[in-house]
Amino acid sequence: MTRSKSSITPTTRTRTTTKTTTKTITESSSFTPISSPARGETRLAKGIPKRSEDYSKWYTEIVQRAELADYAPVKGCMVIRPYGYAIWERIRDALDAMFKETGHVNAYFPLFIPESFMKREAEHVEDFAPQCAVVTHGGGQPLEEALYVRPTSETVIWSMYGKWIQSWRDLPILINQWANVVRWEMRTRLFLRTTEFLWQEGHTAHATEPEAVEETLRMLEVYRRFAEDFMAVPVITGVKTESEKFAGAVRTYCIEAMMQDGRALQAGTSHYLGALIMAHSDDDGLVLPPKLAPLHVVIIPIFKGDAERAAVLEKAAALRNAFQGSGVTVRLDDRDNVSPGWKFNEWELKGVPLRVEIGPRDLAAGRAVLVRRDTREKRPVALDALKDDITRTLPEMQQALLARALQFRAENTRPVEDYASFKAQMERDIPGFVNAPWCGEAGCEAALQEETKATIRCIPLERSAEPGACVRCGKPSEGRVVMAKSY
RNA sequence: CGGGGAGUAGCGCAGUCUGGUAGCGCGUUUGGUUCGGGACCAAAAGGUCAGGGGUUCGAAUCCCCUCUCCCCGACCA
Repeated sequence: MTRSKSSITPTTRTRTTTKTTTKTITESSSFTPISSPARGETRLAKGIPKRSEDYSKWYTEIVQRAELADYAPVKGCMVIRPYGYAIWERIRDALDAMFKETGHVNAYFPLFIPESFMKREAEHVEDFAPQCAVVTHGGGQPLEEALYVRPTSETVIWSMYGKWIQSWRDLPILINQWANVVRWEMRTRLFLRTTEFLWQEGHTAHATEPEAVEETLRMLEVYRRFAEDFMAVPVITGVKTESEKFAGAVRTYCIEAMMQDGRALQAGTSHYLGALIMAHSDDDGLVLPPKLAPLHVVIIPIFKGDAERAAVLEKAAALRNAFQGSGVTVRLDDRDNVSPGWKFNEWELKGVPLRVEIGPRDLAAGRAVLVRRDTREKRPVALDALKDDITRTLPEMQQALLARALQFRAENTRPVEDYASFKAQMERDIPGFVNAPWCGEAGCEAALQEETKATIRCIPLERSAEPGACVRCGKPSEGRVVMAKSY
């Protein structure tokens, strides 16, 4: 029997376990020069550092101020707030639908894992035991056998499969689980690495190894499509080197994305949120791809006095109602206690793709002003054409974000033949990806990492055989690998 | 675990060196004027100064201990 596991880091385990886990991130220090305050010199997102000033701080602030997440009372843990969770739900639902198309079914396995299960697989203990939370007491008494809070459900799932699978006739089994897992990380970052995190793990059992590998690659492709089609983040699919692969795995597949600071992020389930944020957002806040935005359009009414107020709100409400059932989510921000300008800034911070401004002057002209979050383009649109325009613009924005990210990646990906150029490249503000020949030896890889702080992100699946000389040691190389600084 | 920073009103901070009535901005509440890129005036509410111990007539401030968070590194989805 052969296993396959897919979470966001596709990996093939010993005994033919295929584990799929992929993760992608991006940060930046100089960026796509797209956003600048509309007017004046005051930064709109007051108090948030620019990406170029302090990328980490920028990221942390954006996450909190956009109300995606907040720090929890427990070290290393976070609360995913409603707005952040709404995005997560969209990510989850999209992936879930894609998994089901491939024949997966969902199930749920317990949070606790008997200690004996952990120890059953030597590799598993070595890999995970140090970063596990262990429950030793229950019901007010010491437990006879300690229970591990799952760092993954692999062992439990396979013990159940053992019961369920009587013969090859029962195969294949394709089960996916959406769950939380706990890994006691030393250092945490909102969405990118927290002690407890939400993820998805697919565990499949196959009759033959080729079938298992095929399954893994199929899931890898699902992750790639999701990243590109929904997150608008282009990724490179590849295989991890021996030293970078998932612990205990025979092989680990991955998808790697470039963040705005030219660093690589392996994209994986809950990393998706971090990647999203870092790939598209700017100094004024989030920029969300329409397919994952909980709110697509916000309508900001502008008026003085009661008469104008009534007239404007009536039109605004009619516009909002026109979208009911259309799949486009629209909110009319009719709050009285904040000014229109304040609302502009707030919704920009939250990354809402489109804003409709509607005031007396617009009413008189039978139009409204439509503003794009990604490009900041402002244009008047006739009221009766607004719905169609918005319906058309959202997919355009989705495409534009992907195109922009692709262009950014292309601009920051370079072939390199010699070590001096490679090192120079990694010193740049935006180090980016480097395609370079590598000899395949672990020692050389370790030295390279030590000397440059860069890692071999992956051996791309789509690479052509290209005899050459290793960028570092000069020994023969079969082809190029992707090297980058990473998250 | 190492290095750095921080904990004072809901939020952001000053005050700490040099001990002496707990401050500022934002937000909140009330009233009024406003509203096309973070409006204005007036009034009001709001605090175990992270926690514990010590020194002192007196501690946010000085001493000792503890906890927590953030950032940078080593480890990781």
